[in-house]
Amino acid sequence: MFDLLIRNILKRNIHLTPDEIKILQSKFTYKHFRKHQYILQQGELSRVESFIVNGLTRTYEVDEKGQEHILQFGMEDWWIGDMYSFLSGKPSAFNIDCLEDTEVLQITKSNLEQLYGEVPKMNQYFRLLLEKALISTNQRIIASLRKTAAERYLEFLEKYPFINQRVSNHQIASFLGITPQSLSRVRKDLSR
Amino acid sequence: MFDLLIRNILKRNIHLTPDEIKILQSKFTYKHFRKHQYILQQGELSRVESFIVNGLTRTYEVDEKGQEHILQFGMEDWWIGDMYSFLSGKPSAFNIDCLEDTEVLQITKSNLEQLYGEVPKMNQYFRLLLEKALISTNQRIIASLRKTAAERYLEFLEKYPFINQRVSNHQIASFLGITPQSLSRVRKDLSR
DNA sequence: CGAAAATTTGACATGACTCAACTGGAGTGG
DNA sequence: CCACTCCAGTTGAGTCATGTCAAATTTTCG
Repeated sequence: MFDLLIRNILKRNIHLTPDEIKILQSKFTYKHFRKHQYILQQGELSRVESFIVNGLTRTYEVDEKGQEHILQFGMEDWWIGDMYSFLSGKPSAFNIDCLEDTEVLQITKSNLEQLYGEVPKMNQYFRLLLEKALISTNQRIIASLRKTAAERYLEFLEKYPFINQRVSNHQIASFLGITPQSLSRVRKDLSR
Repeated sequence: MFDLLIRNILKRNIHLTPDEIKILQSKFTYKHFRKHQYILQQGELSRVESFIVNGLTRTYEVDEKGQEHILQFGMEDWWIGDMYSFLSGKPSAFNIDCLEDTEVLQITKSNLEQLYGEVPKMNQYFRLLLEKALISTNQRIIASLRKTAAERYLEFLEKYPFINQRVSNHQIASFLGITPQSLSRVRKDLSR
């Protein structure tokens, strides 16, 4: 069950001893969510960060008009959570729900802090994860500044071909920041 | 000269011994840039990350149509750089130039790696920095998905009042992803 | 002061949105 | 196995926010 996580750590050239792996394992809780279940709901405190072992999730916000805006999808081998709420202890603005049955390994803030204390290398691991995440969010910001809906859609297809096959166009539109109708028209234009 | 950086580290509850501070200092190079000088140019390799001691910078991209899109401003007590290029060793898509005379402390990739090796706490420091940066970029993505130009402008004013006073509206428009004309109209509407 | 840059304004174009209707599966129950 | 509903996706018509291009005005600064 921890295989995927341990391999994910190893991929970043962080080598854990058997003892460290034992410590690591002791800090996480395994959970299984069914399709449509919520991992986090708007207004709650996000007490855990989750590593997806398999499945598919979406992290989204609902605005005053009831519109959903997807911040990110999450799939196996990815981390998800609302870091703002997790770190600040303030209520989350996001919902995270499961688009498929999803298994996760979750760690609480205090367990994570213990883990940092007992296995300092994990600071490095999360630093590397965060670097990658920050690069990708920065690219998304640049894309939102300069690209049309059609360009952003093509970029999405290129970047997340696997996700495209697993979610509805409705969801993709919400991720791209356009309406499903607009996405439909974009797709029609592109298909020519 | 290192005061600000050391205080920045301390602010995150990372306590360095005098020896560690010495090591830290040995890894950085001080540089002074004049207004309008470039710290990084599109196509170059970004070999350093820079901590701004004082001054003001902008990190921006120029698209095919010659439009500039500002990814971020940087001011004293902030880090700037193109992490993608820095980490991957690939050419940068960004320019970083100085909107005011700017003093920075720069660290190369190999020095940073040495620093991580000699002062492992620095992993934690950069992890904390990255967490904060990621939260803020995520908020910006959500804002770009759901907010109008006027709302994004107000949010900008609230979040960066100090920067607003130091840069032209032209720059702010480019940061918000709108034209200077639109910003001018937004400001006119808001002033009523 | 005078040139260059920044900002504002006007007229018009356009990309994306809204609202509403229609289409075509997928699933359900009789 | 058919009729029915439900939902995602598509299409159409009109609207709105923002963009484009050009010109006028104001500010900045040598």
